[in-house]
Amino acid sequence: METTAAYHLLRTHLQARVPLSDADFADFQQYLRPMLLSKRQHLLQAGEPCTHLAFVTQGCLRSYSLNAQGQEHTLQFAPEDWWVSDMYSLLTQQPSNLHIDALEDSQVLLLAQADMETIYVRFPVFERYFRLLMQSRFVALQERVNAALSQTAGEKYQHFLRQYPGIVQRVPQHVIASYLGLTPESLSRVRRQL
Amino acid sequence: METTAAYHLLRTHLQARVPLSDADFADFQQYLRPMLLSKRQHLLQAGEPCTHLAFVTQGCLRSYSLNAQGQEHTLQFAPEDWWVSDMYSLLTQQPSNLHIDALEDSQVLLLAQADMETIYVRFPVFERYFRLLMQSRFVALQERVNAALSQTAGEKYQHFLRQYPGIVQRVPQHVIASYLGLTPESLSRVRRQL
DNA sequence: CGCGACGTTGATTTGCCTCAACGATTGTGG
DNA sequence: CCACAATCGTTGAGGCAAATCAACGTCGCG
Repeated sequence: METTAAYHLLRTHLQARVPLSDADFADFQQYLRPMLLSKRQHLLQAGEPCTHLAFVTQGCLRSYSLNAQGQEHTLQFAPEDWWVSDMYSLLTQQPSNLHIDALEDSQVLLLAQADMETIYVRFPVFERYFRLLMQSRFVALQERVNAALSQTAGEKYQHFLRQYPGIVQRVPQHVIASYLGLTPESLSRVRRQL
Repeated sequence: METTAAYHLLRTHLQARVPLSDADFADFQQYLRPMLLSKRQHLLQAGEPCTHLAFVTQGCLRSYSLNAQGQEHTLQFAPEDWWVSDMYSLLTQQPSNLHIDALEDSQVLLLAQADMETIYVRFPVFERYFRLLMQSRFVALQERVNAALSQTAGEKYQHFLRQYPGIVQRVPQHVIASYLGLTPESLSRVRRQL
């Protein structure tokens, strides 16, 4: 995907949610830096501070934690039209606890945290856009917590299929297991019974 | 607590986070409605649409879901200086899936969702305030998801003690169990081993 | 072709749940 | 002010869902 199409995708995304003139977007565009990622390439490693927000324009990324036993726990999938970053590290400037890498060859547009204050002042509509984004992310995460507390392995998987149709087609099954908090073996057994 | 002190608490809370003149707050104040809640009194019942945000000025509330088997799953504790509501219902105008009630005799300041648009326009700094609020809530929830995926019962409890010191003193143990996704019996056994 | 990544299946273990009983504390109405 | 009920936390016995450990077949890629 050439860069023009990537910018276009973000512009369309934003204009569907907040009022933003083409002129303002053209102006905003200078803060974006396109980047290509190969499958398995990392955008962020745990230990590094997270300095950018990434808007995915092609492919699919994920964020995950890695505990002392080497177990992965996937926190978020980010296909096209999604933002991904480590908000904790981004906001606190502390070293990140998360990894972010590409599940497929991907393209992202990077927005530096260092520019965010300027952007909020220059384009106040971004303040609103990110409020709306964080609100909907909050609702989705709360729903996920509720699912984790109240559902069995099978229910969690079916809930996942309904909530993120399409993801199951493109993501390895053991990664979905790590998102649901199951072992790959358990997920395999759960699927057999459906 | 008389109403003046309640308004003062919210003003201090806001002014610690965003620039807001006393004059603007005095103006903003007209949108607030104080409300007293007795222990166990509900602010919201599942099935009703959620129409207000509540800022707790005294006491402690919680939000929780109730599944078909009658099991409670606590999603949030809201002691003084916290907001509580069902964001999903508030934003979508759909019937709520959550209950909100008071764990102690409490006082809240209510902000109607119907007024929020006006407030964002009249006091743009609220757009920023709620963006910051939602960001930090998002970070906390993601941390909670990570804990739910990767920790054992005992680790979750110790993590809870560290993250919310003070809550354990004021909330019944079986309610904490429902927050952690444990049965009261399991939490009791976990505690014995510490 | 050969190797690594991936998914499946089986045998066994285990962490937490369920069910049941009980004592302590709180609070409520007569 | 007391008697009784409800709430709350604890403990024990037994069960179960998912994890662990191990082996194996397939696919895709270098």
